[in-house]
Amino acid sequence: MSERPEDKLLADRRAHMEAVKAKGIDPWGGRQDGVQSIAPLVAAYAEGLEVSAAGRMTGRRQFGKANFLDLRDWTGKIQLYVKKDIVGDPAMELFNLLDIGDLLSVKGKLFKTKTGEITIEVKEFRVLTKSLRPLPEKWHGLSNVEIRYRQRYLDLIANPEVMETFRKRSQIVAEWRRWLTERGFIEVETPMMQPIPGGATAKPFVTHHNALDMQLFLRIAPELYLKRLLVGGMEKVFEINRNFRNEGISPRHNPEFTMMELYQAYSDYNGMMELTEGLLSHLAKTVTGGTKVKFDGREFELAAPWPRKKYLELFQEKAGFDWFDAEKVAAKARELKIEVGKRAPEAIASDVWEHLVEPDLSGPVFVIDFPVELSPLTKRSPRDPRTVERFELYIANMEIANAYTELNDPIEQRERFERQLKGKEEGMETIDEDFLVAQEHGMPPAGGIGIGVDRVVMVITDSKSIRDVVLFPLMRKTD
RNA sequence: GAGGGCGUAGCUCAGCCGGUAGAGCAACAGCCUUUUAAGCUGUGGGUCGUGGGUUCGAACCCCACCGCCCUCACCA
Repeated sequence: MSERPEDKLLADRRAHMEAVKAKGIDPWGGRQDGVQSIAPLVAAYAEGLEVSAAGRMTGRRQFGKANFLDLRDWTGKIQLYVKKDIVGDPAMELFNLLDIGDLLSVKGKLFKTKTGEITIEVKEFRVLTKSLRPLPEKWHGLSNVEIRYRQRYLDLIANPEVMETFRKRSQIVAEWRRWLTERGFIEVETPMMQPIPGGATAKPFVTHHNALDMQLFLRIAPELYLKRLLVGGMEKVFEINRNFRNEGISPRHNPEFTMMELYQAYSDYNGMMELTEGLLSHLAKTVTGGTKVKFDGREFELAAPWPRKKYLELFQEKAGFDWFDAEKVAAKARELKIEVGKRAPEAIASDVWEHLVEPDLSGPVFVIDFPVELSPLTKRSPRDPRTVERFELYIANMEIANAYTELNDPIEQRERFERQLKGKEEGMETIDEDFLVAQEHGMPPAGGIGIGVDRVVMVITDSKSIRDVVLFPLMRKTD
């Protein structure tokens, strides 16, 4: 990244650019009509077919009077054959000013070389953009992860599978929207900047609005706003958008990440399970052609239905005692070197659960019926009042989704908020009164779900790090 | 936030027990009209992440800092 004009590699390229200019040619081109995409062009091969293509020159094999180039666009690669006899002397002079990395357009006819490679015999070409910096090397490519993330454009040029992953991401999200819209859901956008951050328990980013002199938080979840829409009569509603959490970074966590939240009036968490199975297996099929996905060397079958396992039973099986048995839980926590201190018993028990149970949740599996203490926005289960109608979906040991039968009783909702507030530092959390007022107007019984879009993309594209499915993951600033 | 690993040419990497910097590709000059990691001959290219220290001498040993990766913690 260092700017060193004396660098010979850069100086040579600048000299080539100046020489192009001196010929009266704009080194940064302009509109070029009639350009065909390379992959279909190769697929439709016919001897002598007149074609036109444009792309980046990624390789060159020179023979003085006959030259072979590799031209790449985002669909594929084709070889160019540039012969002095055909293009003529002036064009050949210009050709010799080209550098690897330049963008050009060409016209010519297709033929096969004696080794059978489909090639364009170039009749004329045009410089579309001179490149002033060298590209990563052709054979080993670019593997330095820091450069890959900081200069993603180089990653996209050098590593075709990276381009492929982000094309798939686009395909997944587009199909996701289509699938829901087809089923009567409407997509909305709710505030990213919120006066009271709610809907999850995470540390928010803080910001400030000057004109209103108001403290604002980047949202940690859209939940409370989407539920207001449920009150307003939007019976099937979803949002795909960014959430921001001011917490640690890991292969599964980026401070800004994409979440889909969805609410369906008159449904419940069972409805959400069916919807999730249908949606995710459909997305896998769309992108990979089947419902089996490979991730990190393992294979996962996403065809419905997926097993349902009760949270408390999973714990009992693994631990050999009850989740609510605070003493045994605390003892086990110490054994597992989990912090006990003065923390709430349910927080400790939840940590112990994660240590004992989570490693076995290769999935896909719905973990259902969570203890009420862990779920302030969820309706209590009529079968077991210690638990709520909530599930988390695990695939490849990753938490992919979190869903509930939504609590729509405003009186109990207020109590849950107040109970949650105790034990938090003063001033850190405020009750969202507006939301409670909305709920007092009558929120329909509903099922709701949040699905981590980045993680779904990870699973479907076999990407081990969230940084491989986020184009520009957060990095420390350099210098 | 804690622990571990890494940082050498544009890129990918060597560099042993401390003796003063190497390769391939890329670049430049030359030869070459069907190559495909083209080939052959020749040339240039380094703040060894940054700053200190130890030493006659440091890419190498020590300390601090910067950045990246992994594990853990917080979380989705």
